[in-house]
Amino acid sequence: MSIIPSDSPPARLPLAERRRRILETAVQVYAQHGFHQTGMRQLCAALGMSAGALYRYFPGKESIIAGLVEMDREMIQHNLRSLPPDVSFIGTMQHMLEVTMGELQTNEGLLAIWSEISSEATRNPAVAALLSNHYQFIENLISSLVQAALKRGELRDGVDPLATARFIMASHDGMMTRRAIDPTYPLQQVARESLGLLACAVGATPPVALKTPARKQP
Amino acid sequence: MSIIPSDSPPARLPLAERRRRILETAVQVYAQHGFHQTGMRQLCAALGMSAGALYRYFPGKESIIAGLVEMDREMIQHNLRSLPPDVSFIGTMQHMLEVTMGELQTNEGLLAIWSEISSEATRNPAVAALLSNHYQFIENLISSLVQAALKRGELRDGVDPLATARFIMASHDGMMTRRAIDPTYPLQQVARESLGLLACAVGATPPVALKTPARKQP
DNA sequence: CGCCCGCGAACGAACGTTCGCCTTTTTTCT
DNA sequence: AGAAAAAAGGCGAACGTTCGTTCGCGGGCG
Repeated sequence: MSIIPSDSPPARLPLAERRRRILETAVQVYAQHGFHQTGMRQLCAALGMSAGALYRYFPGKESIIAGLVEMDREMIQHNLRSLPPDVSFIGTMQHMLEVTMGELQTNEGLLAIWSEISSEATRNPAVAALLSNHYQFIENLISSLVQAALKRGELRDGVDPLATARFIMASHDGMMTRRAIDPTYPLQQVARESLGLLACAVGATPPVALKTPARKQP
Repeated sequence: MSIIPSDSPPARLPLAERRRRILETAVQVYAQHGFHQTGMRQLCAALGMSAGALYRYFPGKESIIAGLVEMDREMIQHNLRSLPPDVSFIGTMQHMLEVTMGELQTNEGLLAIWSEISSEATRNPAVAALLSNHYQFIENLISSLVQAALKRGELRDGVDPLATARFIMASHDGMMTRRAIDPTYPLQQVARESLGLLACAVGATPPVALKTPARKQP
């Protein structure tokens, strides 16, 4: 049984895995009550872990916050990189929206955490720096997508790639924030309609039927 | 002197005025470090007031938060109501943006406070209810503006008033949040460009020159 | 005098963090 | 291979602070 290399994983989960599990639990706990209203004891209880054990993985509460930002960033950037490259610009945006919303349904806490991170970034320079890089990355990505679509003649001439990217990001973040506040906000519907408006704004053909999007199908 | 009602203000500021001063100071203090990281002692120090005195005006910290939400809401709704009614839809939106940005320059803390309030609303039902009403009000207002513009034939047929209102609000909130995080975010420029894109989305004529908005004038 | 108003020390609770001790796993040495 | 040593992982009481809040008291004004 010793000569088989494939079936000898470490009995314990590797350190990185346990860190990840802590962060995932932290999302759930912090999303319910917020960073600063949630004590380490509550997080420990949710983890089934003692305070001393937790401090072996994170040197302090601040670093847990930073870890959360990093995790969200990695997840979103991973989603962005896995875009199908052969579809139209609006189709790509639609795909992005669908992936994001699928993940939101899986993990309800992500919305609230994102709002929490945003307000943390307004006063914590370390978090702000992480977020700025993140936004820069998305801005560049969407911007280049617009440029490519322009070269394909898919969009109206004169459309500014950077301005469009910023506009899309602002709309996206605004919808998500609003939904985080109000669970009855029809995010799916608003996203669909906004995509239609965006298509008109850049002079593209709407993704599917735009008029009367989901009222009735004659 | 008793029969003259107009010129007999109390020597001390009325209670409401002192409450207002407390809230305005709270905006400055909380914007720097956040609600939950700022103790009552800090707020008292900024006010030049003792804890006991402060508790005569607000029964607790939670009610200060609620007061802040209410104050912001009143301010924004006041701005919205004072719109000039005789200009185009896009012109009205431009006016709204300018008023908002003017106030942001006057009071730097408002941006951070808004972000703070948003994340507070995701878990504090009282705050969430206040904010929901607020959003509902704005949604209705913009929605009716779109309807009026549609009747004037100013916008493309088929534009959905509610969807447009939500789209505008999401973009607006997204821009503000982003600016709160990153002080180098060119809010003025993004707002101008977004307005242009919005105009295209609803089929209106852009507010001023849209193409190459501020690069060069041939 | 009665009455607001303001003060600031004091309260119990909860905070983030530390530390000494125990158990479990891994390594090292006969 | 098996015992001993070392390392790592986990625990939870305890620390010093700071939290939101209370309360008894004193001073100025009607």
